[in-house]
Amino acid sequence: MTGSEPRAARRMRPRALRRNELPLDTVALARFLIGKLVVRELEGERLVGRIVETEAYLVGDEACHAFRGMTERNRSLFRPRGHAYVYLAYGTSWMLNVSSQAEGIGEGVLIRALEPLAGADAMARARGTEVRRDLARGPGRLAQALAIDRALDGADLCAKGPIWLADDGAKPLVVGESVRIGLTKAAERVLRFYARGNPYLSGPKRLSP
DNA sequence: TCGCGGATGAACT
DNA sequence: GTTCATCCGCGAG
Repeated sequence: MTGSEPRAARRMRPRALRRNELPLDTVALARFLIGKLVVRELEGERLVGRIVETEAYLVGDEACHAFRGMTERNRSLFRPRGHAYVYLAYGTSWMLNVSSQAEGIGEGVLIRALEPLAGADAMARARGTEVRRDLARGPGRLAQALAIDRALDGADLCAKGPIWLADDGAKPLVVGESVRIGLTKAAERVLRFYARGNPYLSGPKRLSP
């Protein structure tokens, strides 16, 4: 690789996000993460996806798993910001969240969808589908594509381990917002964020104008 | 494109 | 026993 590529088109090598650059506010973090990367190191292969959809879960928010305090399941949500909280939903789908506050405060950001950037073949194998748009469109599919399960619960996403968050220097995306998806409690709160116009979004189209 | 019903496992009442 | 931060397949519009 030489410097002949036009500057505007050149993409930085993914740089791990530092904990101290993550916004202290959970909603701000949910917006900040739109356009950033999830990097998954799996069996010597690097799977990368751009985050295009997130949701915030807050203190005092009935839909937040921490609403009734810390339990064995949700303890990772109370870790300092930048740690993974992974749990199984509906007995079938793993969910990847990023803890977002100081130690002891249970807030987080659910990563709902990725645009595949690297390792799409491995994602397709894990998902059992060749449909690129469906590889990581939705939190359960995303986890399946990246082989995310209980073993990654509590992982430090600001360290280059099996899974980490990164910035590739891409131009910031235009962020839209809507109510969150699939909730029965606090369903009216506008805490979902997405990359406007991106084809890899989950949920009904009316929520992503 | 949307909405519905079943599958599924763990936490919690 | 009930409740899910979901997915898939299917049928209707």
